[in-house]
Amino acid sequence: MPRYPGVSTSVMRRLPRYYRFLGEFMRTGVERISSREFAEIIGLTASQIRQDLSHFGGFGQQGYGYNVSSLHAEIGHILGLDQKQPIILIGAGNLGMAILNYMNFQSMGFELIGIFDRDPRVLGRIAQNQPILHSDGLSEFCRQHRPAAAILCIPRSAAVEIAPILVERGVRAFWNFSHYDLSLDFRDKMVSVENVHLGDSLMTLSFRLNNMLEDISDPVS
Amino acid sequence: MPRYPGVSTSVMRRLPRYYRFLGEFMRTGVERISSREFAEIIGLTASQIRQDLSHFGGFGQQGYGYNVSSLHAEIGHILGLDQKQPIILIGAGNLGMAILNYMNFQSMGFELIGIFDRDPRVLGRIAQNQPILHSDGLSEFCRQHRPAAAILCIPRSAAVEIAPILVERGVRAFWNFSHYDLSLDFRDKMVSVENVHLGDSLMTLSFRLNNMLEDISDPVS
DNA sequence: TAGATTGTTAATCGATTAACAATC
DNA sequence: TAGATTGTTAATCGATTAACAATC
Repeated sequence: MPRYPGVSTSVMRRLPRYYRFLGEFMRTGVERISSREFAEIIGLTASQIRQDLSHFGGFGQQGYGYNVSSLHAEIGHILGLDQKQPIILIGAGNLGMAILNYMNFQSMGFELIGIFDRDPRVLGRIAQNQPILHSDGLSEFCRQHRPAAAILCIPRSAAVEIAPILVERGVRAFWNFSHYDLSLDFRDKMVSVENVHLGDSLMTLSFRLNNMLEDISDPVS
Repeated sequence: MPRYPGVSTSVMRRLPRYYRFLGEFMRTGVERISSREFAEIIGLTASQIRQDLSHFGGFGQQGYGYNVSSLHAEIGHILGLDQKQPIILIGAGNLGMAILNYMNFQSMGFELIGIFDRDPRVLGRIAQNQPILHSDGLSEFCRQHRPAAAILCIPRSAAVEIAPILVERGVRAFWNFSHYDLSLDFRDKMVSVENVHLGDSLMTLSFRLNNMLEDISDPVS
């Protein structure tokens, strides 16, 4: 299990982007790339790319640059994409089902082991080869199958209620789509929370649309 | 139409969060709040909140703090949430439909005026009181109805193809869910792009889960 | 008035960029 | 070898935090 203590959030958040672009280079047959070329394409500086990568090791070669496929594999490993962390999805409504269909968990370090909902109309349906189970069995399920992570596609109130139970059952990471800052509840706990605030995201677009001046396009976000 | 030129991305991205918390304060009957109390709840420093707000005006009062509902309204106005920018959705698959059901565009500065897809199986269906139209009519639709923004829930290749056409037709903002950094294509244009990279988001969770040390919970993201 | 809290200026901290010796 | 490009150290820039006079 890799450990990189001194890595800042800013650096960490750029890694998936690097990974994505490197994957694209592979598909288009690019075998090697210099930090200068990479920077040009991805919209960053060459310094930043070299600085970022140097946190994890020396992956390049002077006078040559970086080998695309091996750098891709290295970053994948750093991100833990070669792991199979057991993950469950809670809330198989519109959004939950969309995420199930849209994401490829296997290629992102996770393995989906359970889907839960409360609505009798969806219970028992099959999604991604999994029957949708009743949320009442969640606690017992966790005791038996020990999910490491949970995707929360449930309303705010349900998230507030369920999250602490899951943490007690050993869940250590949340991908949270409820309109609630779950991270604040676990400030001191050994729990990782990735809040996806789609509303916030749309509001920033509204701001920029209504204030269209220079801050045109932000390549990072 | 409000204009705030000197506002950095970091400040801008915190506004929706302030707005969300203020809304919650209103619901729970909190009428006023000091930057110190607010900071404690939202997980920032009081300095930062005051500094951020001061970019837009003096909304507080010495010795009193901020009036919750008027600050809420002010930030909503700054974000342009009281506007009705015409917006279209392209790609009524799983994700597109989830977004239609999940988001309240009216309260976020937009008005949905059209839904488009290519799949004959979904054409004509009604969602949010709108019939799903064929993408072939997109260009003509834009000429007539002048959408200011577009939500892209289509694959990478389709996004690359359609976005420049829409820009030519006057679309000036994209909420982009395709696995593609659309912002890079419009670096110099007067076009705002908000990329939502759900894959990147999940990968950062994978990283943190596998590197669980201190960087535990990031209250912002 | 006295206490509280703002808006703003100055100090600190961290992240990005530039420079360059090392080396393939 | 000579040219190119890395990894890293130093310089710059921007964002966050602290301090405080102004004032409700």
